[in-house]
Amino acid sequence: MGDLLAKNVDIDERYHHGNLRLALIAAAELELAENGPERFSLRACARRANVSHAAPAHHFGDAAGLLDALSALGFERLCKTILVEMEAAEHTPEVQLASSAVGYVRFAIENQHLFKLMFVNEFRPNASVSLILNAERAFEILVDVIAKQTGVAPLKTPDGWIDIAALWAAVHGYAHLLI
Amino acid sequence: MGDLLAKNVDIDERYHHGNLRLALIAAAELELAENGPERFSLRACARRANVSHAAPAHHFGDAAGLLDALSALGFERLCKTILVEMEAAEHTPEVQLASSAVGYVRFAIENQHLFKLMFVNEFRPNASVSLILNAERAFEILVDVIAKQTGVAPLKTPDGWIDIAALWAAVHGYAHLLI
DNA sequence: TTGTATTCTTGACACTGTCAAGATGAGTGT
DNA sequence: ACACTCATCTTGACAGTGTCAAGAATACAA
Repeated sequence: MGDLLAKNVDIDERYHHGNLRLALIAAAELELAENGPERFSLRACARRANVSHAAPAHHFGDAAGLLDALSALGFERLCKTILVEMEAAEHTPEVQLASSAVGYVRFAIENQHLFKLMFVNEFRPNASVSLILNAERAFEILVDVIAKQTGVAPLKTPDGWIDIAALWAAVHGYAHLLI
Repeated sequence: MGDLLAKNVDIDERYHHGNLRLALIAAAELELAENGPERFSLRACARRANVSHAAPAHHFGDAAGLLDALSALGFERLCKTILVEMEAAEHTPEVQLASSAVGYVRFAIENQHLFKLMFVNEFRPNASVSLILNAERAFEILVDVIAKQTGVAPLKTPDGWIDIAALWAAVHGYAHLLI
């Protein structure tokens, strides 16, 4: 099940929680994994964190804010998963490219609900800055790996853009159809 | 905006609506297009069809049932869009394959919310029979078009499966990243 | 210690999906 | 024409939801 955020957060009962923000994101991930996105509920996350039903509002504004923050963490984990996969593999351009794709798909499988959520939230009008930044970091990893394979900076040439689109589309579509 | 279902349905005020089922699906599509999936509400669909809040239950069971039916209609329209695109193009195997992909992507763009909904609902435990059938019909179109390109029945050979997966993944991923 | 901000709770509101009960009309057989 | 049955739709109720305003509890700086 990978590294659920919940493992690193202790939920206690002080009035001032200390790190309620993290605790709520962790609770949100568990809720999402257990109940799916349809039955996701802010109040249930609050209950899970032993906190009143209106507490999340102060940290995240509304429900979309919490899911936005969770998505941002998801992209962070996606980057980590890809990099770990690449590190473990042979350091030739071809193998590095392939293993980045493997990492991408592996993340999608191990975090199905989160994966879907991320790409629902990414291109939203009110996406947060940290969400966009983390998503761009993931994108850069892909660009780098292609650059080392083809030997040119892919964003500089029209063909490079096509390469990226084709590859990302293939990997993303594959992951999406798998789950 | 393509052919919204709502155009073909007249909403009047008899007690027995006549074709409330269709009217509700049409209303659901409009609601989805206007408010997005987050704010989708059964009761709002009922209001739009000038019908009491509990009327949908009798036709669709619950909210998922209505969205399931809408998804089924979505796949029907997807097939139609692809076939129209293919018909308008040159009838050589290559061009037919390409134009089926164009139709696929065009549908995704013109029916963004519906497109997403369809692939959320397709592989669900309780998907309806008609939904599955319509989705399979769309799949068959793809298989046919590949068969005519490669000259072999793609489902019979392992390489054929890989061709299909690669192509669908590419087209689907491309469409998904576009919207 | 006192005062101010931050963090969280309480209570309320309108809204949602779903259920049970009943009203309404369509269709069928006589 | 009538009565009967069944599918269709309404009404009313319930628990649960997101969100807001007001206030309580705590932390922190002066």
